[in-house]
Amino acid sequence: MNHRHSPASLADVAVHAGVSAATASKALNGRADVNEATRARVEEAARVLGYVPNSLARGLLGARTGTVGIITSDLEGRFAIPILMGVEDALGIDRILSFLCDARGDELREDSLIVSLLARRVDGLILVGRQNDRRRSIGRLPVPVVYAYAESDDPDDMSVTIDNVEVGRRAAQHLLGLGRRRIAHISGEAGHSAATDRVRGATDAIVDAGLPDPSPNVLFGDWTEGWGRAATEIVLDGGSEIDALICASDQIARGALDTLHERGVRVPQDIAVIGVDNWTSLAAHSRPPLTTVDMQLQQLGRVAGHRLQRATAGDQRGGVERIPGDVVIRESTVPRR
Amino acid sequence: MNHRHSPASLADVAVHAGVSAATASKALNGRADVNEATRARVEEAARVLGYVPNSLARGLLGARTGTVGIITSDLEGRFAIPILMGVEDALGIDRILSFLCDARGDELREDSLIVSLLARRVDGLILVGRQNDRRRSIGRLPVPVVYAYAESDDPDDMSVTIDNVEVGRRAAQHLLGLGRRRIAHISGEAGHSAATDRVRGATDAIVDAGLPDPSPNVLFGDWTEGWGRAATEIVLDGGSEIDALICASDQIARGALDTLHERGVRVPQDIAVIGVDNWTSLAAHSRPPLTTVDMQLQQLGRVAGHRLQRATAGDQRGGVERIPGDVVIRESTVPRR
DNA sequence: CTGAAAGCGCTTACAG
DNA sequence: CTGAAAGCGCTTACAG
Repeated sequence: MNHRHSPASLADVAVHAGVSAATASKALNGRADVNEATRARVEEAARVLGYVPNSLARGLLGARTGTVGIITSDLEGRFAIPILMGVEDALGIDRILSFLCDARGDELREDSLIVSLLARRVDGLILVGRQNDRRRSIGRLPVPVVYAYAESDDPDDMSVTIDNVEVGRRAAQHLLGLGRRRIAHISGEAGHSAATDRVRGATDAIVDAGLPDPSPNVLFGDWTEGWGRAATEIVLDGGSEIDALICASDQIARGALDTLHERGVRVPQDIAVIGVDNWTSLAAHSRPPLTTVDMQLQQLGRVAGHRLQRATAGDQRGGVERIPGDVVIRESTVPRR
Repeated sequence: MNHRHSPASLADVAVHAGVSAATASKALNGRADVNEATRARVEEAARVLGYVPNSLARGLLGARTGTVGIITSDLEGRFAIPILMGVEDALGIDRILSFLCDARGDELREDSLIVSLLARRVDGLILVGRQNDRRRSIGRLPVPVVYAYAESDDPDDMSVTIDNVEVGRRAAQHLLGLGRRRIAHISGEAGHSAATDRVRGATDAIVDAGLPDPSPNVLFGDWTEGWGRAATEIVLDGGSEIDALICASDQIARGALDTLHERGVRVPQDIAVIGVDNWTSLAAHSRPPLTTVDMQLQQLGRVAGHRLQRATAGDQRGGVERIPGDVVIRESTVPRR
């Protein structure tokens, strides 16, 4: 087959099968009112000609186009791909295709991508944030919009994000359940809600367990391994005996593990360590392998996809939905038996 | 604006401007033979009505649809996103949109994705491999296909991949240029061409420099930190004094750094270490920060995009194009001054 | 059960 | 410089 050869159309199939285009259309779309022999002939013709229906034409007719647009600014793809997969799961990988666009952190570029996507008549839009913090609403659009990962600053918009309070709470509850009582918390950037919310959840859980307010042992810094190492030094030198460490990211946790190892502190016997992200390449191969709170991004994507579906079906209710996160247990908190 | 409200069409714009659809079309598309006053009126009408041309209709007319399909199986998105960005760079972020689909390692799913993409009349297809190894050709399609990262097993197809021999060579040359002479090599899985090619390139460079064949100090294993640690033990215990270590991935290199640190070996003074991938979260925050060969995936994406363009313009020549990789220097080979 | 006709939103020769 | 007409590939009432 030559690249330049234009593909078979419905009309070609109809001619080949000796029927009208209308009948060919009905036959191929499984409509009831078609003679079975006719249908068989049409299907055979379609097969022979390698017919692939032109979904642009179908889309023009006004129904769905079977496409969604996903705009991200996630230069590493850590968030975008799992979310994309969740959206595919929700919407059906064989009936929907996703345009993935990278706005590269530029609002103007985001705006122009939205126009391009609208020109392609996507059935809906998913805007993936870079951080958990609120982002600007892009306002009313002719198709439904779901904000994922970062919620919109307009409460009437539909948002699906991580429940970072719950992430922090679950991390703490996991440690408390193991009998740990003196828990320090190495957090990320103080300006990020992901950091402050996780601290809040963890602190609540600890206080709820009847333990003293852990706030003196909460440190904010950034999200890197370097900070994890530095903060661990501070904690160890601080004098308060601790038996567990919550790290607000796997990278921080990696740094913490390094310093603990160097100082001869046994993990988890002396100090248990839990991270957040379940970034497999970091968490699964550390020494010991890292217990961590998985953010369930694919699940987040599924929920976002479902919201889009419901909105398309008419349910335009806004509001924020939050995914709780899930503790993945490895040996940094529970020693191998 | 209500979600259900159907967007303005060209006809609406034409009516609003008091011209025919044909004239409106020409005015909006910047055609020369339109009175400037008329054009201004049409543009104003388009602005007022918030007109966004329906690119499905345009696509139906037979020209480009301004879309490409990218199929990956890269569950983490490490490869797909940089390659996607490169494709956008090459094709123009404001004129092309990419469908990103995850085949999840399933050939049947890949086939059905291709059909879906063809139904959307994409202008071209990019198939991103999971490993560098050759992959099956999907054969002739009505649109050009470029194989990225993993080359096609059909030499007539267009492939763009990493030049892993060159990656290995550059890693070795970097170390040789620093005066290192006894270089061990911790590679990945022996069955992966990425592993064997990098070994070949490094070995060639070392032999070309007049040094003895380093093959006794080449170890194959897997791509993990655990292997990096284990292999480093083996190398250190092997008795041959080495002054540099090539690691076939940043993960391996991280493991190597750990073990060297534990053994009290100074990096880079005693042993310089270089990795491959430039996976920033791993490489930039290790101790010391890791020198590594960047695979230039975005550049690979750009080249893939350009191949697609040329193919669309009629240049259907097949063949494999290889991206060399680029050494990113950090402190694991060059101490901070 | 089948088909002629209209129409989705656009662009492109072709007249005027 | 402007517009009527045809057509891209499909689906959907509507007749027959």
